[in-house]
Amino acid sequence: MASMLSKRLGKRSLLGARVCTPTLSADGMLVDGQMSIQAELSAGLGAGAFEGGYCKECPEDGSCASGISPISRFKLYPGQKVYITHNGREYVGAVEQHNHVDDEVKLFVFELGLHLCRKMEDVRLAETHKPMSSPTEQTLPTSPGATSTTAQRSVSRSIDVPKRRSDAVEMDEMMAAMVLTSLSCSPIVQSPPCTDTIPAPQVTCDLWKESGDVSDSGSSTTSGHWSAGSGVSTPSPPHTEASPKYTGEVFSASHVDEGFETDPDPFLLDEPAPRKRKNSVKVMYKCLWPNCGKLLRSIVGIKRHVKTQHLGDGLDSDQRKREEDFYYTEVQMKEDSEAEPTPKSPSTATAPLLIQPVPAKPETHALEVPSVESPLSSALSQSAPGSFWHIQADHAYQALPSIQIPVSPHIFTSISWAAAPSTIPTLSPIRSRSLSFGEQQQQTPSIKSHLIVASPPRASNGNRKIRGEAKKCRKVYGIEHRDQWCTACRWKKACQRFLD
DNA sequence: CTTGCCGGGCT
DNA sequence: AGCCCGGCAAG
Ligand SMILES: [Zn+2]
Repeated sequence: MASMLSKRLGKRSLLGARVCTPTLSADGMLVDGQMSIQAELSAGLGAGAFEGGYCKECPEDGSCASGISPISRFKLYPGQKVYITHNGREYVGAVEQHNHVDDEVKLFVFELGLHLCRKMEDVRLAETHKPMSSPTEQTLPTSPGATSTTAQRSVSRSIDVPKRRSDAVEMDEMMAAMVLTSLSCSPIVQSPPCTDTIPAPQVTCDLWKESGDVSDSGSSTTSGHWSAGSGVSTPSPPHTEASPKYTGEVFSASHVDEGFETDPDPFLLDEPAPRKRKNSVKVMYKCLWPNCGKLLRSIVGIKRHVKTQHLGDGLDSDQRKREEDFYYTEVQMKEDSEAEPTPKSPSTATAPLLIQPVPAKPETHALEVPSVESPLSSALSQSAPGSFWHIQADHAYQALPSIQIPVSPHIFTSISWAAAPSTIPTLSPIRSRSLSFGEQQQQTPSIKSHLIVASPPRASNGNRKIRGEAKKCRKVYGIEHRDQWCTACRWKKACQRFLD
């Protein structure tokens, strides 16, 4: 996720800028917004982009002057094209001089042949209105809802933008950037400027939001203000890490529903550090499945839990692969106090369901698999035949491996009956192979292992058995056909059916 | 990442 | 005893 985020961010920033430009250029306010965005972005992206207050990419010639330029929020250059509103009309003018002290700009308006002196705030780099129409009455092409206020907005906007520039100016930006990058981010730092830039209506917000999901990463508030700083800052928040996204939301959920695990909230924000939290707090992973709420110590564990217990595990699925991620969240716990996991009423009781974290996967268990794939696969199916003999074996207690093996292939070949509703797409082939395995060899490199078997292993005394080469029930039948496994396998004990 | 299975808990 | 599953080691 982290990578995603970062990527997103980067993209977002660029995109944002671009997107706005083309679509909204017609509309003044939007354009403006775009500009401000750019400003923000550039700041966020790093001081590197700026030098002495202006953008490297567009040094001081007129090229910047077009609407797109990241305007020199810092300063206007002589000859630069700007727009101003004069007597209710918008005019294009060329900058003659920019007085930083007073923040006034002297400019020459072509159409009027006049030299004017305006406050920075009254100067725009982009066109706000179509020249022809009157300033007061305009409809925004883009948003139907926003129509009426146009004029006002544009005004405010123009004011806003410059305002920020006027004061702090370059240092501000630099500082902000640095601060953000280096330290965590106090949104505060940035927010002020941002906020004022955005008196804008939702339209803007939406756009921004869209362009940069920024906000979504944390918690997107509708206000979005782009979260001003947040957007920019997010990346920096140093730690971050695994699954920021849901952790956040989920989290809230979790505490709500359980009530039992305490104070995580406070930590929550910065805490992603899953591993160790100094002190007594330890991180646990909690299953978010509706009536489960299980707590596990390891991420692997929780994943597996979700997979096997709830999702039915998907061997088959590439598609559903990542599902598990959606069903758990991490929580902090006081170490000592916790007896936690085991006893649990919670598991059953709880789950207010407030949050159904995931929409995603509806029916994992469902056997039906649309997938086509090999006809063979369909055939087998655990159901009847399989289970039947399995059972025997199990009860028999001692497995009769020899027999089984032959059987399975049988299944495949036989196909016929195949009433089997379910199928396992990808698996089946594998399965077949494995079953026949004694000598079935195809292309896989892994094959050799079988052959080699003789040689080595054992020896050890370690208590833990060395892992056998043979495929075990789990692998052979797949998790979704757990019922076909030998008892031992089902119990997660050493397989009896396929001995090594 | 997935598998295999020990250790241990629960019924 | 039967059942189940976390956690870990191995790949
Ligand atoms: Zn087995």
